[in-house]
Amino acid sequence: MPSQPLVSIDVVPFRYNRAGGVVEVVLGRRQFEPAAGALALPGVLLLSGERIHEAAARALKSKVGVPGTRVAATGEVGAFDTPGRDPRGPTLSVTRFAIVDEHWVPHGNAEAIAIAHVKGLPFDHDNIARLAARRVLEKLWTDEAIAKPLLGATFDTVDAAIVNDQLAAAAIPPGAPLSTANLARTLAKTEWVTDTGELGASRGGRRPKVWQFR
Amino acid sequence: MPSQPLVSIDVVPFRYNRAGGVVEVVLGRRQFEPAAGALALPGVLLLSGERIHEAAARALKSKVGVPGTRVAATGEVGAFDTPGRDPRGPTLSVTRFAIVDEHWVPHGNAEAIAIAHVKGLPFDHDNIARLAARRVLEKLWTDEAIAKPLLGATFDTVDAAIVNDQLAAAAIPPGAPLSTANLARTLAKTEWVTDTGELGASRGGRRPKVWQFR
DNA sequence: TCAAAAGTGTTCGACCTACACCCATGC
DNA sequence: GCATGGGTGTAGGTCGAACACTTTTGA
Repeated sequence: MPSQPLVSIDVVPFRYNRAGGVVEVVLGRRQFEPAAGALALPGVLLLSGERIHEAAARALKSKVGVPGTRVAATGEVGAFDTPGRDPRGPTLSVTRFAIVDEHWVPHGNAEAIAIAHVKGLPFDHDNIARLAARRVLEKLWTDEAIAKPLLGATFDTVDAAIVNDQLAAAAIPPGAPLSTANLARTLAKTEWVTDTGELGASRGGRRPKVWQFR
Repeated sequence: MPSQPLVSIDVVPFRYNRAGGVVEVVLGRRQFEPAAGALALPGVLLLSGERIHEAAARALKSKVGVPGTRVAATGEVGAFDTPGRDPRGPTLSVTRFAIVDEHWVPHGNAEAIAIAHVKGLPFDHDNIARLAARRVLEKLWTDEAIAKPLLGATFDTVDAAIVNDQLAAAAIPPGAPLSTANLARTLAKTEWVTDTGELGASRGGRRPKVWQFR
């Protein structure tokens, strides 16, 4: 049996902070070296016989205290093998993104950082987070399973613009922001989104439409 | 140190057989159990300190005899952890696609099988090959580094249609075939492809235009 | 000269973008 | 009422699919 590199499953947990109007990434303060005390993406070493999604759930629970009931869709980001990414030796990181329920609140070692402020993370987590933002953005308007848990059961037009534009700004390569002028039209044409007929809270002007899934 | 699953790097090597007019996948006849004697995708166990692309090159050389000089672009397909995918125990497969020079000819344990006939492979290699076809198709008309080695330095309009349509038919989910009526127009507008002014071999009718890269 | 294969002309409609203007809200 | 911010109307422009027709070839 040849010597193999360690395999870690890392997770990029996204969350929409509706009150703050920001898309956040949930980070955990590391307990041990390397990079003890620093904020980093939650990750664990993959166990023999464990599925990737199981390891991802374990990382979320043990590193940032997010229970499985608060995690909706996850998806693939990629495999990272940058040399020197971990000072402990050669490691392979298989990364997934996750959407965390907006009602979950950070506690303990966990902090939710606005995606625009995510930088200076240890290892190659900065790059991983930016690529993950791209993956989520790619699926946002094509996959109900991503959009629904991120935006919540109901959301107004401005929420949709915020989520799209902040992901686009963080993604690598950058995506395009949405013009709010046409966003209501786009949503009206989306199969799995319907207009509730209600209006959301005003942000200083006219109240935006409220939409719901299916 | 916890027990970790084995990590294999598998490669889906694509090749355009110009004479036969088919897109092929290069498979290797397995020497050892499990599935000894069966054709399978080339793959090796990842070594500690080895980069993914290095392991992919090693798989191509050792399993199907494709030297590094005959391999152009490679790209990411995904990570597969289906339980029971390998009877030896839990394994994680990190898969890449590769484009093999059309002038390389299979020998020894290697066989090139038309992509439409790829089925019944051991492990979950059928699915992996179909997803790889999708990844190549996604990049075919946007990434010169994929299109050039696959089609060769020069190619005629029909070659382009064959490559696109056979990848699309094999991909999962299926892609759309190109209408040859508009293909010459599309190629003429592609930045990195130019019309040589020459004509290719007739296939029973008018001779198609010949294109070259850059 | 005929059928088959490839290329060209042209049209149609979908869609995206942008701009202008209208509506609702808080102050 | 007035500044602010969201929604709607509408006009252009681009793009791609589709169809008919022409050109080139082998038989």
